[in-house]
Amino acid sequence: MAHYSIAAVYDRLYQHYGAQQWWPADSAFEVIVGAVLTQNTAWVNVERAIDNLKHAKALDARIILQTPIKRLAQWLKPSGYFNIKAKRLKHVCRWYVSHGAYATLRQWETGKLRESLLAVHGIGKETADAILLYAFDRPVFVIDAYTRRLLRRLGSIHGDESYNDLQRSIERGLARRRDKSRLFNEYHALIVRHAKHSCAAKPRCETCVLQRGCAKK
DNA sequence: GTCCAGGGTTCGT
DNA sequence: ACGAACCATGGA
Repeated sequence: MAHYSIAAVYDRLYQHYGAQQWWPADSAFEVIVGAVLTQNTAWVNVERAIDNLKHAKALDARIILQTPIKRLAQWLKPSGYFNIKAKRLKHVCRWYVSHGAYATLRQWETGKLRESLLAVHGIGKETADAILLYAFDRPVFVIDAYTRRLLRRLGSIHGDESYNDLQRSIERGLARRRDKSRLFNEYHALIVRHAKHSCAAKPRCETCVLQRGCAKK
């Protein structure tokens, strides 16, 4: 079977789908909120929850911290797991405010920022890396189930690597590219975009973007 | 009715 | 170190 390099897969995806313009948010803080709310949840439902926060003028770390957990959970209801996510949002906001918000955090070194995020209850590696990349513009590759599945089927990776190993492997595969933040930003967004692509024809949808003649978007 | 979505924690083995 | 149950809504 043919093996595609990590870089080649990106080129094909970009060629097929074009720039994805992620993350859909008006501010860095909104990215952070969205990153927590989208955990194992369809984005359309996250948008509803964020709209609730906006309509209540509560898309603000200090306001969320002052909001009773019960009311916060009601606003988050459309995004699912609302009781858990209400607590997680509070934890993230406490972290955000206590460290001086974006103005201070944006000056932190990436490794320190990542460790700090991972110490927040409710933020795992994927969410932390999504925040680093999409809220803080750091060159960190986000590993999710789609990434693993796609690159395994294309023979670009073995597939059973740990999160950190796979991340290093992919970042190494793109080491010669420049503008890493923009590249990783688009790559992850393209993988998510491609996961939604269903192609009835063979070969299967995970590989058809690499074939000529598939015009489906 | 079933499956799954832009995961993480907790608790068994 | 790895697996499974748990969290919960809404669209396909």
